[in-house]
Amino acid sequence: MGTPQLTKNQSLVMGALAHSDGPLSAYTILDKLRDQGFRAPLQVYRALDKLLEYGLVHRLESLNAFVACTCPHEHEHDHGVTAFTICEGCGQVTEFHDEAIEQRLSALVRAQSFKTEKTTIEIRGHCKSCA
Amino acid sequence: MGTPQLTKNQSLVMGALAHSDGPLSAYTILDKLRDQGFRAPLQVYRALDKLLEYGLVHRLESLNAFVACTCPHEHEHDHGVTAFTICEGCGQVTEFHDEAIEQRLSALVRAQSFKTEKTTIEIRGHCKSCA
DNA sequence: TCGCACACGTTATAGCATAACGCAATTGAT
DNA sequence: ATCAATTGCGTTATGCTATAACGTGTGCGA
Ligand SMILES: [Zn+2]
Ligand SMILES: [Zn+2]
Ligand SMILES: [Zn+2]
Ligand SMILES: [Zn+2]
Repeated sequence: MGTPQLTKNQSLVMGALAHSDGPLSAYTILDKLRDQGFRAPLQVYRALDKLLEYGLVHRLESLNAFVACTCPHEHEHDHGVTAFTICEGCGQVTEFHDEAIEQRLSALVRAQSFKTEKTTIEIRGHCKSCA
Repeated sequence: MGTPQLTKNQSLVMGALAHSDGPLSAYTILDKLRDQGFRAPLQVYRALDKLLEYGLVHRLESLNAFVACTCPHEHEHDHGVTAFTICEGCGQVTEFHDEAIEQRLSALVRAQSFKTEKTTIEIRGHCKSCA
């Protein structure tokens, strides 16, 4: 189960995110795609649902917004826990992964007998340029 | 600068959260407090802002909801990074803190020359009872 | 050919959060 | 005491985020 061929709407939404320098809200994506025929939020949300499922896009919970995944490797397998730094100044988002954090979190939730389905790690602050 | 005396509205909102077994949305709090004279969302949001500032309440970004802090120690000092497990089955939320994760995250963002202001860690899944 | 899965389009609605106005009480100089 | 600044409060209106519910069309295997 790799990534299937994207539909037209999915490609358009993916393109909007990929060409943006920062995260986009669903409604911002909608506005960017009006010229391509988008008329309603559901067209965006349905595409986003699939892109999230395929691992091509991440949702930033603390922003109610979405970013294209910047993982270098192919998306054939789940890429573990994803973390983000989010600059309040310039809006820059940096995705990163860390095995140590993943394992430590895993141990902590195992101690609670908790079964993880999705992990959110988001760090708000200021990047080097915006300090 | 400890925690100031709470105002009436702040006390009511704090009480609603403290007596709930799970997280509450702002609008759910509003409904619970209608009999106490609450009429509009802003009454809730303004109280929540202060309670968040005092560290008595946490916001769950992935749920757009709020929980009372369950830290044992007094809230005279910032209690570092807070993490949560959130059960999709029963809604139970468990707050925890871990020095190792805090330090590892700190090292990772320092490597980016990023200055952290707020860290969100939320783990969605199923608790022992709901597995 | 039938049935099913899936993407799509549209309208309406639900849920979350803040802007902007004005008033009242408190505090802390002067 | 008086003035100014701060803080909390109440209200109305608005904006942003997300989903429900309905129907259409297309492709594909039984
Ligand atoms: Zn990624
Ligand atoms: Zn920046
Ligand atoms: Zn806490
Ligand atoms: Zn549970």
